[in-house]
Amino acid sequence: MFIADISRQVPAAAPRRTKEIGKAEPCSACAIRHAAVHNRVDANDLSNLLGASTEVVLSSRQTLFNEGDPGNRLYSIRDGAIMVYKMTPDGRRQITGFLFEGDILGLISDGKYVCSAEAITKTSLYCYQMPTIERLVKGDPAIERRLLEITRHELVEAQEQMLLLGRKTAKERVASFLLKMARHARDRGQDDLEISILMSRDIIGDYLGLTTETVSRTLTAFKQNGLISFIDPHQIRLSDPAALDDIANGEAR
Amino acid sequence: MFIADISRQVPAAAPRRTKEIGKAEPCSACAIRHAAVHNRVDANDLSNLLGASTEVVLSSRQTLFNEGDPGNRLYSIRDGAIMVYKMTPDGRRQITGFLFEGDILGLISDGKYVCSAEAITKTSLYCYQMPTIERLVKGDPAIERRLLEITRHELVEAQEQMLLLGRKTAKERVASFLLKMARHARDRGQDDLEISILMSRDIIGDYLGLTTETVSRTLTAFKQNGLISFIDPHQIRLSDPAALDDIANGEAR
DNA sequence: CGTCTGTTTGATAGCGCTCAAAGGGGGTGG
DNA sequence: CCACCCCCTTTGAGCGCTATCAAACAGACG
Repeated sequence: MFIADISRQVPAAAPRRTKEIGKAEPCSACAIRHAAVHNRVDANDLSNLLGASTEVVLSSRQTLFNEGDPGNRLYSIRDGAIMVYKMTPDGRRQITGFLFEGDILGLISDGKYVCSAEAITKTSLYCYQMPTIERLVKGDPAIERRLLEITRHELVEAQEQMLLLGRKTAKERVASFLLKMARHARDRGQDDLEISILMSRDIIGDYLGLTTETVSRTLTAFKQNGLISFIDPHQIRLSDPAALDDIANGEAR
Repeated sequence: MFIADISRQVPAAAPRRTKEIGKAEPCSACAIRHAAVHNRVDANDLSNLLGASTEVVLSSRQTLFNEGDPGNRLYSIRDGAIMVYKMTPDGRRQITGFLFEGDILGLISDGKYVCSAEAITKTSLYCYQMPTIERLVKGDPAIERRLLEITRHELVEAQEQMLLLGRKTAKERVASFLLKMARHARDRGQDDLEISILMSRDIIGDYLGLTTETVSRTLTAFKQNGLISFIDPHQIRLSDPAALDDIANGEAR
């Protein structure tokens, strides 16, 4: 969920044009995400600014790149959903963000991808080689400005997530997540009271710093309190968004 | 710890030239931090790029601005240390970053500061008005590039902190913190085995998502295991940095 | 010398994790 | 078309880490 280090010239890694990338595709980068609101209408949209690119298609659960892989590509999502994450050596995972249509990924530091990226659903992406990006940036200052906007937005979200991970209870985290998903749906012109959750419980858990079981139990508790109801495990109706908002901000009790 | 939204024109708030700002100075912004390594030698340092400014001095524990305050200023630290944080309505605090000499602060979103900022020690800062920044940016693309670099670096750090807050144990968090402080000292050409910790235990706790007591207990445990020793509560000698590193990354057990 | 703030230490409790197993839905093969 | 399997979700039981509550300790300052 971040921006490539365009000011660093990275030795070009073997350029590949695979349409389907293998499971542990050894190339890494993190993610730059567009402000979702902007994706739809912004004429400054990066995919417009950047122009031509090759295309990559990932099936669900396929890895785009891993943390630490040499990174020299930037991707923007044409369709689908990606998660970016970091792991401890013993396998604990922290998902640092979800990326959707129009979002950009490829956060690089010291020539390496900062996070791993994996498809949540079947996803197609535009792929940009770093030298190309640099050339384009030199020719059009609007691109750099846009990258700064995106990166700043990412950072704002990260600050909020740090508050959640460091200080919120399980109930507060799950309520915050539901509301974030609702906002995301609304920003895309979809229903924000009956939302579809693409990710599994354990992905939600790894995003919120909780376990699968705690996520599930918390959702059940919300259901029993009449705050939400399930159409199915991945279709949730927010019956009382105001109450959820109070919980999310620790104003319930 | 972030960058001002320079692409948004914010209505200029009453400009003040106080040399000493009052406790709850109603103006807000977050923080842009320089990569510490760069601060010393980088000719592209923002304080050089930005040129003239007014100066502000804060005594220890004074607030520079609060989250949500209308923000139209950027600060760079001339000397001292600042912490930036977010709070829940009921008073739980999450510190999202520490800023030192050469670092920049003033992360603004929607015209408001994203975090609160408070001095840890007596601190003097350079203050830049937003319209000035925008004018300068238009005249020199290097500034925008530098801002992007700084913001990207902030985001990389935030990702790492999310892993810590979401998935690491208390021991791992404290060990990570000690090593980060050691790196910070080394980057500034200071001793990295006998480090001075400016912040109190409860500030460390609020940075690591722990309580004062847990921080204290964990440090005591490290001392008893021969990993560290105290000159005094704020001067710590790292006797076994390699072991600390293993602990920080969950490779101990 | 007393007060105040910050640190350490102690005792206890609770939230969320771990381990375990039982549902439930969709896909595949017989 | 049904049966089986697999994966995901839910539910249950018990424990451990860290928070909470409380008090002693230590250094700084007036």
